[in-house]
Amino acid sequence: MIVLENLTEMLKGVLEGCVLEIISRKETYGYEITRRLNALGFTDVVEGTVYTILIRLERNKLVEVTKKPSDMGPPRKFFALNDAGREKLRTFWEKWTFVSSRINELKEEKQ
Amino acid sequence: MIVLENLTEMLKGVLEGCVLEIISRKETYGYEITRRLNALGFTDVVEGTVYTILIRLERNKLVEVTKKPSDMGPPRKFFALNDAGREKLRTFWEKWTFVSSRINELKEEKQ
DNA sequence: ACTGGTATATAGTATTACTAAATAGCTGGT
DNA sequence: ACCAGCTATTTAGTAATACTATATACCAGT
Repeated sequence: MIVLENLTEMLKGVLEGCVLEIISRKETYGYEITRRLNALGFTDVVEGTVYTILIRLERNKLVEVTKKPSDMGPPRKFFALNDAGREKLRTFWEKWTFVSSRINELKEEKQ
Repeated sequence: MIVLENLTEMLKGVLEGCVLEIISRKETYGYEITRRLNALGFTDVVEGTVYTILIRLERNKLVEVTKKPSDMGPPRKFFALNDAGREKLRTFWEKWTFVSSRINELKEEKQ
């Protein structure tokens, strides 16, 4: 697998959407979300980045938070989307579809 | 055509690549690049945004600049990619292909 | 006691696109 | 002569977002 570095700028504006999508699948927590993103291919994404996104989601009232004990370490903060979060996710994919199709159009265009 | 607003954050990290691609097709200038992006669907992109990108490209020595008179108004600053610019464009598309495929993978994944 | 994996939090930084305004050349209409 | 409108560039300041780096803490195995 090709490993690309310094994806930072390209991830701006899409990482939050990816986190929303991951949360929408099942209630989950920061550390697990980070591992999921790493497994997806975004190997450089670290916990700190995900936690700031989660705090933002909470501040913007897009998620419900539940603290649960863990056998493996300290308590986990589980996140689940609420209605506003699901709506935000929907518009995220709408924007993504639009933007990515335009960019691919530019890329594929006859020279 | 659906018009989406507030694409700002999603354009971060890709707008520069789009500008590089547009310049790679033919020598061109800021105002024309802006119109090209608007026509592509990025209707909210304004000159100011493109000029800051062009200045950055110049500072990073990715382009060659030529000033030419115009019948339609003030002189135009034409931009052309140099070798470093073409290499930057190549890695941009490599990153784009990687990131967009991962995101689509996340999107399409069986629920 | 120590290491390593699990788990969260946060202060500070860099990058990037946008806002908003100024400047200037050219054309056509009044 | 004046003005509006399109063409064309420049730049100071702002907002948003991901990253760096570090601190804290729980638990298991050695």
